[in-house]
Amino acid sequence: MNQAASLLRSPPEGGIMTRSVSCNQCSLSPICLPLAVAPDQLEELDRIMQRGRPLKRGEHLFRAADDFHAVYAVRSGALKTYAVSDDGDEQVTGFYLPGEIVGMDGISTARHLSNAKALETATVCEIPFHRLEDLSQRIPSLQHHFFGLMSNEIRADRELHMLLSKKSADDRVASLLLSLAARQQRRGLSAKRFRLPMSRYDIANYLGLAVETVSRIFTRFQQQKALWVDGREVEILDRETLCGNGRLGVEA
Amino acid sequence: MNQAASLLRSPPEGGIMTRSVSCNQCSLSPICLPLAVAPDQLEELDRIMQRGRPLKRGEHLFRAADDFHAVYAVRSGALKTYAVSDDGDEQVTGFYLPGEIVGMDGISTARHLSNAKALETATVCEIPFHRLEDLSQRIPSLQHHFFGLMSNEIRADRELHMLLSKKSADDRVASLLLSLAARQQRRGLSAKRFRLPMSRYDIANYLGLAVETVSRIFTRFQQQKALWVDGREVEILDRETLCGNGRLGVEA
DNA sequence: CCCGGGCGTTGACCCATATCAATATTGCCG
DNA sequence: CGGCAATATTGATATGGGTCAACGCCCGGG
Repeated sequence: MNQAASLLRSPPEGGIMTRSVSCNQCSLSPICLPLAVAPDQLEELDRIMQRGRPLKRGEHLFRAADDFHAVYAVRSGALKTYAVSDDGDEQVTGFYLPGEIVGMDGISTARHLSNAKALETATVCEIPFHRLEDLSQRIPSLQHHFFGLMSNEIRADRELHMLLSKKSADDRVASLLLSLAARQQRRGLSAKRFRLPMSRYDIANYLGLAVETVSRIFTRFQQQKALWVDGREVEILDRETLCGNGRLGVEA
Repeated sequence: MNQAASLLRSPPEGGIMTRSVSCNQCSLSPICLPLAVAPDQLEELDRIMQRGRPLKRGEHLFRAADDFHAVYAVRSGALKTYAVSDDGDEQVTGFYLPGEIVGMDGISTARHLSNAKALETATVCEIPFHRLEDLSQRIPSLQHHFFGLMSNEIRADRELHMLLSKKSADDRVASLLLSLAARQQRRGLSAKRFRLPMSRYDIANYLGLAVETVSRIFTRFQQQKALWVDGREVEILDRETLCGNGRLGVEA
């Protein structure tokens, strides 16, 4: 059955400290859901959140067949979502980093239509959706923020659409790197140097390329001194060159 | 004015007469926003809707620079949305048919980030967004429905993502045709025979292909007796073959 | 009635990227 | 710590679809 159900019961005390931290103690507050809620109402939001044990790399948060009943805020680690088509091949549809909300594509169908899998050890806050809806009825700013979040998701998808339909392989890879960098920065981390939570395979799949192509592009960027790469560790050395390869705008 | 002729040919939902009709008289109600609102509250929704003069082919409903203040329900005709990248090229991001909501990508930014242009004579109902938000505070089913609409948009984008990153040109074209057919059907029109509201250029652009490729595929489908084409008039003759070319699922 | 411009089709050729194949390298588990 | 599977790199070759070019076909305007 659905792992998530058993997973997210807060187990008895005595584990990792962050597990049961409340929103107002959480360092992600300023970029996560709480940013939409006034301090005196934060407790209400807090009450509906469920914090679960960490997911290990490779574990699923939810699967495409599961009932949709919640969305999830990533607290630590990273996840990918992917769909599997009728003919069995996988499409990575997104990467989710701390402070980001995963699972919103299931809202309309009462079923998840994609799978969410931990790319590395990850913790999430579960937000039962019907309770979030209730709360949104009482907290206009929360409703507004949530509309905004979904709108953002749509916006990002539109950018991806252009990337996939018009841009070269180089541009696609550069754009992903810059997007990850920007999201790092949002959390107050370095926008230059970071660790890719996903494999080359995932990158290629997400961007509609072959793994070999991604690999070659990484080496080429490195030769051009635009990027330093060591396995999954990367450093952006020359943002201009990366963009300039195809005159990319900086993607959110 | 050949366009108008074809509009008038299509039954009740078609153009001009319905311009100032209220939601409960509108034949699109069952597939449009009103489906989320109980009859006795429909009047409230109705009050915030603004019905405008028809847009002529080529006219813009909004542009990327504009303030975002409303979303729009398409009442008749068809629209496309498109973005223009820094380096000046256009990306068609969506096609909108009667009963569908356009403009949701602007919610998060207070600015529209795409342009919406009429592909043929079109009428829309304008829904001021802040008033929709207010109303959603009081009508939970409306809030729920609107979350669902946005979630659907995300879902459709995910399908497009797979289409663009994994599928052949044939599959892409077939998929678009089937999507349009399904949306026709939803309005109670023929799922087989219809008129494409958009040019080959728009189709190609949307699907990330060259116009020439789209053209060739149309002729090939025709040779395979899977499709009948005459300009923008099409008829799906053999759904199996269209799907079967690349084992597509039927797209919503 | 004819002309011109937009849209669509068709053909020839070419290139970016996929595919196939071989070889490192990493990292996980006993 | 060693061994094996997953992951990553690199090279050689193939190909889907892009690009360029030419032409046809409406359709609207003069």
